[in-house]
Amino acid sequence: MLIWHLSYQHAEAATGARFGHLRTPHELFMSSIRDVAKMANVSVATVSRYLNDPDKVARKSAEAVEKAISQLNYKPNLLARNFFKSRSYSILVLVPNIANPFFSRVIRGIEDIGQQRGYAVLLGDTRFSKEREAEYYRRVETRQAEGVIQLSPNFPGAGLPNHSNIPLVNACECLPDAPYPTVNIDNAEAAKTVVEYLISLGHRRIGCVLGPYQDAKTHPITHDRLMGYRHALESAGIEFDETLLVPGDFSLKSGLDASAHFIGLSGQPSAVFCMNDEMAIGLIQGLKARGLQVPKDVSVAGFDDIEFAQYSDPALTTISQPAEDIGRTAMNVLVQLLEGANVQPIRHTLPTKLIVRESTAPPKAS
Amino acid sequence: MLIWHLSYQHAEAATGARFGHLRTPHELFMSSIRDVAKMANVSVATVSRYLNDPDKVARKSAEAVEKAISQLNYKPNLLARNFFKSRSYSILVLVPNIANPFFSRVIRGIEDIGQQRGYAVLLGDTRFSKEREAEYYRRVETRQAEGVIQLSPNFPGAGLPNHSNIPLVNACECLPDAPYPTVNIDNAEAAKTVVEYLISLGHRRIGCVLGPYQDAKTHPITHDRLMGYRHALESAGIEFDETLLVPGDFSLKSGLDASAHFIGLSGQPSAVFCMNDEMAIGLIQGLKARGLQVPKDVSVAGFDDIEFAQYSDPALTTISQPAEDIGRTAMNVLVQLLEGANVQPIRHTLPTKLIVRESTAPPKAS
DNA sequence: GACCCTACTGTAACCGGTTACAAAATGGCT
DNA sequence: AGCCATTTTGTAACCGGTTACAGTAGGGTC
Repeated sequence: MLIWHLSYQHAEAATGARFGHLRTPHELFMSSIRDVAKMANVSVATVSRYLNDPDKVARKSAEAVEKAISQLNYKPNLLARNFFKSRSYSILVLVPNIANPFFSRVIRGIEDIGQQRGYAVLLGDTRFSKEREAEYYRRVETRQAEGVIQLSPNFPGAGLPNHSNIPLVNACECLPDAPYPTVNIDNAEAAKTVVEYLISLGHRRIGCVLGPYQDAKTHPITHDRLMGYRHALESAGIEFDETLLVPGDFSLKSGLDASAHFIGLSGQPSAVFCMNDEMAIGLIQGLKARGLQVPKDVSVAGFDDIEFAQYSDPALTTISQPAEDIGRTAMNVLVQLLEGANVQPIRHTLPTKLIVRESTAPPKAS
Repeated sequence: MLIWHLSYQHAEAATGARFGHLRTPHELFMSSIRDVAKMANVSVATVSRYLNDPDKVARKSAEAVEKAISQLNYKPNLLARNFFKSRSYSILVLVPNIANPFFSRVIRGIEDIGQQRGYAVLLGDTRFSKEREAEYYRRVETRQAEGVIQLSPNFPGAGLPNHSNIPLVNACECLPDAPYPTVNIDNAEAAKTVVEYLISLGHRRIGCVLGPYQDAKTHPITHDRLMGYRHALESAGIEFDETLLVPGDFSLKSGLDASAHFIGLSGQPSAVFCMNDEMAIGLIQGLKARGLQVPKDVSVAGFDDIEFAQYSDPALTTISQPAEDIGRTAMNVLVQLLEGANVQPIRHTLPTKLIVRESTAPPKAS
């Protein structure tokens, strides 16, 4: 390890032996602000000032410092800076499932703004586990992260003391009465729009594949989209029929499984609204496997407009969500919070759009 | 802010006024190890020892410390600890595109081990940009991250001084002569397996949709899979025909676009190997839109076995990669590196598996 | 009681930045 | 040159943990 040796000798020349500080083989000597000060013949304060606001030091000092920095290949130790400032410049994203392409897009937006504004993004894949979530929250208490973006509605860090003082933004799936800012779409409205579209095509018996659901508190998305579905039926004077509801869990498989339910039904629906695209794609496969044609026999609509939606066969009619924008907005709000702005628990509602493709058509005359 | 007030008064009682330390509205007072020591009537060293190894302090002290910690709701400040130890316990994942579901799965594996071994995972979405990548590398130089897992083959931090001293593991797409550990599959072997399977079905004219490609250095995946394709043809005595190669970029759209090329060809292939599943799914859509049936008219095979592969129509024959395992292995290797093990630049090669589904069949008799 | 050994504890320095404060240098003006 | 305002600089304390080192307490043995 030649380079290591060179660096170490350099260190010795600059500040005397520091061998005790070298712990692991990869830990190179890194010059400190004091080394730079010594080499540039100025004080540490001047170097620090140069780093933070070069205009505050005289031209001559600045040049000397610059030269020393490049000669020593000095990089400020952010662990030290952050420690003194008592800030980590990191935020934590809690996501129930990172492998979900919709969440990936949201995270992409978060990361984009993070990079722009100088915050690192720590990833927390909670896998729907409360324990894992609590572990991650500890990162905030121990100052490793300054705030949290939660992509699920769980009341954050419930049970932890002081949890309500953690800077937090809730995105994607938000409680209606959350005491912190939320970034969201109007799920009820969007669901109503799709179902109204199906009704406008002439459908009267419209099935629905739900997301996971217990109550409005734990699964607001399913709740809200169901409300939208019901309101659309109501406005059109169509009676709500509980047998047309199938439970799901947002997975491809649960969509596939739902096909069995609908086919076994005496009054088969002529259209089905699925609460996300994965389930819609799964459902279409299931229906086709059972000999039904989409949209000739059954129309299917989804929700999210993931990239695969336009490559399914037939291409999926769905609601498009501005995933990256949700992420970017959430991150901007969180940064405002962290930088002291007195952000009220505002609810940001981003627009959605109905995307009509080939999976929906008027019902066949019967 | 009632809670804030209470905390603050508490603080005052314990250590005297510290108002100057409170900077931003959300920054609560946090008690320090000295507060705990004072309340428990022991020294800071004892508290520190209790925290790091409770067995090192006497029962009686331990109890007093425990009590003080819970009364003060003390949480150790990891910024301070990490600063002193000169370790951030964070690693950086550089991913070209977080929205890619395959990478998401790898990251999931990384994150899993990170959580287990006490490392935070910082996300770096490079979007194929060298500049962004360099910015992220600076995080390591400034000690915000201790090491890097690179999911692309770019020579890491090329151009940075000392880059070769950054603890690094390369996963997914790795240079064959990388001077650091890699975690990978045998791309050539796997591609050969699929193409051999197509040949075994009776196909002789087999097309191929490539990934991005300039040379072996910049795009080893495309290079290796292409080698596998060629070797399979060679072993079967089939002549290599360059017109059967179509450039792609791993996106659904580029697969769709490839269909035009094959259909315009005078000698149409009876089977096509696509270098990933997205392109295969795109290609199938394109072929179907042009009136060809899969696999009756053309067989299509993919690579990766993403979740959507089994829900495409027809379900996709493909190579399954252990994505989570790649992530887990990479992270384990990196942690070994960080904890001082003298890890050689070992190449870990994980197994793949041919998954036969409905998108491939013998060619029609002609 | 003297001695020793072990278990436990406390003091204070240290990590590498930032910054309050005071002092020194500079420059403009009479 | 003398004065003052302004710019620039240096010293040293500070952040909250960890830990080397020295010292004390406790218990057993003769």
